[in-house]
Amino acid sequence: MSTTGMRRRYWLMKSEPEDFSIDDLERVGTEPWTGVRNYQARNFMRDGMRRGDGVLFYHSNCAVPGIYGIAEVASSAYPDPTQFDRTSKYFDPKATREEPRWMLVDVGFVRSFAAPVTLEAIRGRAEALGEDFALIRKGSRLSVLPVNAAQWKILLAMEPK
DNA sequence: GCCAACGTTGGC
DNA sequence: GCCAACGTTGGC
Repeated sequence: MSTTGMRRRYWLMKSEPEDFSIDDLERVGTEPWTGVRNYQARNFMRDGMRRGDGVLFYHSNCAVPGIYGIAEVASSAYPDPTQFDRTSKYFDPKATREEPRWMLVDVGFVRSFAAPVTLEAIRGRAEALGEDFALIRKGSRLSVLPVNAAQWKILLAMEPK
């Protein structure tokens, strides 16, 4: 075991700003990332994320899609409570408390950008970001995806000053 | 609002 | 296990 601790990992998490924006996160401070119903995205949260990991907060399905700020993983993974809630749109009749299907982490606000790193700008750096950057991979719709250290550095350097 | 791309469901 | 039908995502 390293005495310097485990290296942080980095992620990108999408949210529709009409549903939950970076400003909403700033207001509440920490938010359980409910509603992920894709197995690959779930697996990243359940198996990959650790408290303190960096998160790029991405706004999707809006006028200017892009990265609007930074957040961090604020808990380890635990069952998404909405899967058990009959009144929730995320209710899953096949999930049980003994065998939950959907896991989430809490996400904490770090800071918002003065202006977004737009999807358009990100596409412009596609070559530097590389083939394994799932955000701009053709057909990829993952709402939670890994970002490597080099990509994290590139994307943060793109923040408009 | 359109629609391409993708994931899931369920009949067979 | 195949695959058609359906639902969802998300850019435009």
